[in-house]
Amino acid sequence: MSAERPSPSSEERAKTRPYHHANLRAALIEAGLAILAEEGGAALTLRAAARRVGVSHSAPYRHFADQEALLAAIAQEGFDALTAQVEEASERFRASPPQRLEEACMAYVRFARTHPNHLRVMFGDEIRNPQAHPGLVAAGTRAFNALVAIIRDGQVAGQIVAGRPQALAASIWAHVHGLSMLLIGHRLAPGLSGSDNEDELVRSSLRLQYTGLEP
Amino acid sequence: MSAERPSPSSEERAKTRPYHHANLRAALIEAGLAILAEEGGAALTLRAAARRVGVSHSAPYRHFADQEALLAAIAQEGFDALTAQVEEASERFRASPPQRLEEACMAYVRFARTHPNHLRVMFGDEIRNPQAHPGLVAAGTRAFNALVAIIRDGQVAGQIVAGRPQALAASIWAHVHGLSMLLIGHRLAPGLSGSDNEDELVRSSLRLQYTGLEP
DNA sequence: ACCTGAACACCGTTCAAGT
DNA sequence: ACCTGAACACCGTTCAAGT
Repeated sequence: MSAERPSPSSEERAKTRPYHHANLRAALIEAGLAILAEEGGAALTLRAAARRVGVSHSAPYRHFADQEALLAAIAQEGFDALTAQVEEASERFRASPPQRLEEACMAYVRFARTHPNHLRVMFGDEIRNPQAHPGLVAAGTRAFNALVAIIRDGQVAGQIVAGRPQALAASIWAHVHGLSMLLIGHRLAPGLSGSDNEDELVRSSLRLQYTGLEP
Repeated sequence: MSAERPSPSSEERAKTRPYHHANLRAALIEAGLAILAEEGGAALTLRAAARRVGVSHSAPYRHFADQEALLAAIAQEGFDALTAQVEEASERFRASPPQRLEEACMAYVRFARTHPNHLRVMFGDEIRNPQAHPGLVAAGTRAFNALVAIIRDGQVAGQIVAGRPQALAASIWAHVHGLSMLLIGHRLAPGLSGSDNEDELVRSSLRLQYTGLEP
């Protein structure tokens, strides 16, 4: 075959072949994210994404094996965005490990509040077997590792208790994930709604994580 | 042509079941729970529940306004079962408040492991507005209050840190809920699967909650 | 190679009609 | 009062056919 032949740019293909979508795969993911934000998880169907992009309902099957594959791609995107936000917050508070951890957790909660439906796709059971999507697993691991790095640095600085960083990270992740999910489901502390109270509750919960329940 | 030979199952159903179902509402909830356990959340449809009970697909609408109403009833049932299990564990360890709290949390995790799909209905977004289902809210509050009671008793015994019991309970609930959800989604600590490791992880996470991350 | 359109088996929901 | 069956507008998925 001709290894020398350059592939046409996407603009070129769009002009010469309007029949073919420039990058249908990326467009479907984008459409899925928009549906998620505007209409919620129930509206995120393959057919709706195809409709939004302007292709037939069967076109997506050229790029995704099934609905789960689209959801996995969207979830992967979510983990990357989450990692970026957590790391950005983490970078801003390098001086104090406990505050750094707290702000990283706050970034997680902020992501949850900003993209509740996206978070639900990332952790819901619509993706039956996450292990079947290597890119998704990798993105999830990167997010987890961002937390592990913060723990490890804090331990080196002598400001976080000793122990396997992965185990501590799992515990912290569970806590902040639980806070996030209950928050977006309006189920954190029944009878204590209102975002001011909720903010306080999250902060105090994260601090309690540091000091412990022991008197 | 086939009028002479109806399918055996429908014929039997027509003869054994009265025209009016004894308690269709309860039967549909029961069927829903069975579907949830046997086939998962995606299979829990109004039509499938009706099929399982042996009524037409429109019969459920006499007892539930819509699919969400059935889900809410099933979720409510779940909160009641969860409360019972948490309280039962709590009763067994009255002597030591910290252990009592730990075992109550373990009961929560056990419920999650035993009924993962049920837990997801209880906290998922299929029930768009939980507040619209007073029985569900009440059942959720009872579960939460079981935790609050344990905290309060522990504080009275001087073995749990001071602070508003509701706020402490919210924090603990978030933690144990996060552990449960990540666990049933096989996402607690990527690369650390296997139920033995997971058990250890849960235990150490709950103990960490008591002692704190502070060195 | 990439996309379309018909087709199939499912849904939730509604409503006139039957018992 | 309670349930049925047809009907409608949706799905996911497949596949022969078009460009």
